[in-house]
Formats: sequence, C-alpha cells, structure tokens
Amino acid sequence: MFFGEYVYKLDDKGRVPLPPKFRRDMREAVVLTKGPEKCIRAYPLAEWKRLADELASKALTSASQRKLNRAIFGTAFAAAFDKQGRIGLPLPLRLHAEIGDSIVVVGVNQSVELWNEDLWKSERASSEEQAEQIQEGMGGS
Amino acid sequence: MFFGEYVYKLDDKGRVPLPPKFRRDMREAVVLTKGPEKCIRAYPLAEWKRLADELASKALTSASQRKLNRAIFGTAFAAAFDKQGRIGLPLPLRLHAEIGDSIVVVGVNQSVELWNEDLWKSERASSEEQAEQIQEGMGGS
DNA sequence: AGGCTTGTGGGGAAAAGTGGGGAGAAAGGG
DNA sequence: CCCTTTCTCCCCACTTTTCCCCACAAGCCT
Repeated sequence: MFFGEYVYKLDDKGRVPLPPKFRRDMREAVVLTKGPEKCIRAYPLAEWKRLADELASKALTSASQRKLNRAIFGTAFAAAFDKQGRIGLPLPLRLHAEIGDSIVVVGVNQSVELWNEDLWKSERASSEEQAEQIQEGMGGS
Repeated sequence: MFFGEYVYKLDDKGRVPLPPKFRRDMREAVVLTKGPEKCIRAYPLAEWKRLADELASKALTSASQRKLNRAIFGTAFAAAFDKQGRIGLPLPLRLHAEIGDSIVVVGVNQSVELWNEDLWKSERASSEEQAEQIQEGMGGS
C-alpha cells in the first residue's frame, strides 16, 4: 500500500528517485503509464499484471475495449531502478504530465502518481474539498 | 479511546512524545494526516484503514474515486515510535499545522490531534462555547 | 525514601537526495 | 561499409538528512 506525498527534483537527465518505502514494494520492476488526469501512473509489476488480466478478460467483447487496450498498453513503459533508487521518465510521459524540473510523488493505495508540482496543488485542493463533502455526508468526525 | 490534553516540546529534530496511555493503544503503528482544521491528526493504523475503506465505498464514479484516493492516501504519512515513545513529524505536516517548538496533544475519541499551542487555545474556546449551547439544549449537567 | 516511569536533550551511524563522469549502443554521414 | 557523433544508460562519489540509540533530569507511585 502506497501513501504520502514527496517532492523531488529531476536531474537534467530526467531521473527521479522514489521514496524508499515505495521501492521496497516495487521490487525493481515498474510500469509507467499515462494517468487519467495529467499525471504519470506507476504500477508495481504484479499490480500491472493484475490490471492487464482484468482487461484481457473483457477485450474480446467490444471494440471500445480494444481501443482501451491500445491506449493503455501502447503508452506503457517499463522502468527499472538504478543503484540509487531512481527511474528514468520517458519523454512522452513527461510531456503528458507537463513535468519540469520539480516533481511530486504521491502514493495512492495500489499505485503511485507523479505530478507537476503546480498541477498537483490544484488537484489536491479539489480532492480534499470533495473528501470533506463526503465526510460530512457520513456524519463522521 | 483517547482523551485528555497534554503539552510537549518538540526538540530541534521535530520529535514529539505521546502520552503513554496513547502509545499503548497505538502499538507502534501510526498514520499522520492533515486535519480539516489547522492541525495534525494521528490514527492508529487499524482505525485509519477502517476510515479509508468507509470513504472509498462512498465514491460514486471512478473519477471521484480517484480524487478521493488522492485526498486520503496523498496526505497520509506513516510514523513509528522510537525507543523513547516519540514520533517524528514530517515537515509538510508541521507547516500545515503551524507547529513551532511547543505542541499540544489532544485525545479526541478515536483519533489524536496535534496543535499549535495558540491555535489550540482559540479552537478550544470556540469548541467549549458550542458545547455549552448543545448541552443546554439537552437540559444537561 | 527509593525505584520506576516519563520528559528532554544530544551524538553517532546509516541511509537517502543530488550531481557528475564514463562506457556502451544507436544513428547519421562520408 | 566504416567512421564519427550523439544520445542514453549505468556506475561512482559527495552532501545532507533522517533514524536510532544512549544518557541525564524530573515527577509519581509505592
């Protein structure tokens, strides 16, 4: 399970370190994909396979599912940690997430998201707002 | 169940001791989050998981579910007790709660809140005022 | 009064973040 | 076809931060 928010710098070669806790759960095998929003999603290999199986079981049923498959698998990249615990971010993904020289790593339960710092701030703000509304609906404190 | 109000000092490394009674209920596994108000919330791991599940089950669409996950997991930090019963407070959380060198630990039923001393005084004042009104409505005391 | 528990402080070791250099592979031009 | 140039990937080293352990002082209970 991943959680927490960490800010790192990309060096001029496009490498990012991940928090040590994350590395331990991602035994040197990571799959990077375009996130639904403007971010990069990183899955541990096992979790990625699980998602892939889930998709594959539905792939034959509809044309839209096939398109979905292409969108997901076609834009996915494998990445490995170097000896310092960093991964290189492919340029297409960096462009998609508009990531410059600073980056935010966010743990989101089963996966990890990589954000442009400013985009993340606004996304977090709206996310927290929504969470509050739901909490009030629960009567929870 | 947590209750009571305790004042401690942060050392220059950002560590806080928790009351011994609290430690026993939080068997060395704590999750720290940004509170809705300007404070830090600490949950026992089990309690935090329960809340996370409860919230996640409320989400309607997959998009709102993603936002919710970001709000829940992105703002959470894991913390462990050292041999002296202290936990280290991550810098982002300290900034959020405006915590300087003195800190107030407040037990709030299922969770524990960590406050800036001055902010807590005003929060307590308004809390008590509101509590009085509610109690009068109950014909209480 | 004594011993135990608790709050507070400091020091040392280990790990993590950041930056730079070198070797290998791929691509393009002669 | 070969050489050159460029790009990418991997390894190494340094600095900073974090974590953990030890030790002292004060308060409480017995």
